Amino acid sequence: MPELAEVAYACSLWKPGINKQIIKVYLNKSSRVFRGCDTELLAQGIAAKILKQSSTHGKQMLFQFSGDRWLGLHLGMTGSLSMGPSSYQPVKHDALVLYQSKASLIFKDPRQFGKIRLHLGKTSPSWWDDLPPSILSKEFKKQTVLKALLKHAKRPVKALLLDQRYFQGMGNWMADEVLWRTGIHPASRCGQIDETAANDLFTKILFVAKGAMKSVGENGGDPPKGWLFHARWKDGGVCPKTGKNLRREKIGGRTSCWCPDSQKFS
DNA sequence: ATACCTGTTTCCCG
DNA sequence: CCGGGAAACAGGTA
Repeated sequence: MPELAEVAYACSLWKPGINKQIIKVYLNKSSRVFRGCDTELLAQGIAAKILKQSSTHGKQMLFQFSGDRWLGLHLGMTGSLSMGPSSYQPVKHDALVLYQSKASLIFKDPRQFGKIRLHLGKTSPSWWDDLPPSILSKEFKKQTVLKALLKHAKRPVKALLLDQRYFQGMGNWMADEVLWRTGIHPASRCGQIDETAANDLFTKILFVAKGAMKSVGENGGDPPKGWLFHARWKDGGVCPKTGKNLRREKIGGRTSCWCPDSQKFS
C-alpha cells in the first residue's frame, strides 16, 4: 500500500533495529526485487554491519549501515516491511530478512515490483542524492507545478500528478484525493489549467501530503474521516462532500475516482 | 474463470 | 530528439 505516508510508516517499522548489528542475512535470489543487484555482494556487504539510520524520500527508502554500506529500498505495489523474532523462518515472497540478536527485519513483496539496491561509499548514493524534491520539502514550489503543467499541456492532469519527476511520493489515491479537493476533473488537460487552479493544486498537494503523514505516516492508520480515500476503492462509492455517486474510470492508465458533480473540466 | 490492483520501466508511435 | 500512451512485470484477491 505504498505511497508517501505508507512508505514513511513502513520505514518506521524497522526503527527498533537501528544501532543493532546484522548477524545473518537471508535473501531470496530469485525474487525480482533484486534485478540489477548483485545478491552475493549484498548479502556479504550487509552481514555483520550495524544499521545506523533510515530515511525516506517520496516512495524511496534508504538504510545506512556501518562500514559505508547503504541499502536502497522501494516497495513497488505490494512490498511491506515488518519485524519478526530472531527465530523467524522466511516464508514465500519474503525477499530479504536481516537477522539481529533479538529480532529480524523483514522485507516481503509478493508481486516483486519493488526494488532493492546496494551502494558502497562514504557518502549516500547518487540515485538518492539526485532525486527530485519530495512534495513535503521546502524545495517543492508552486513554480514546480506550473512548469510541469506547461510542459505537459496534452496530458491528463491525473497522469501528471503520478509523475515522480515532479511529485515525489504521490500515488494513485493521493492524486485522486488532491483533484477531488480542487474540483478539477482528473481527465482535464494540463494545458487547460489556469494559474489560479494551479495554485490551488499546489495547496491541496501540501494539504493531502501533510494530512496523510499525520494520520497514516505516524501510526499506520487511515486518513481522516471525510477524505475521498474511504469512498474511492470500489464502484458504488458516494462523495463525502456532495452525497452524489462517484465515478470510476481508467484515466492516465490508472483507475481514477472523482465526483462528477463537483469536479469539472478545466 | 475472470478482472482488478496504493508502481515503474520499456517500447512504440507521431 | 520529444511527449504521450499502452503493455509488461507477477501474484493475490474478489
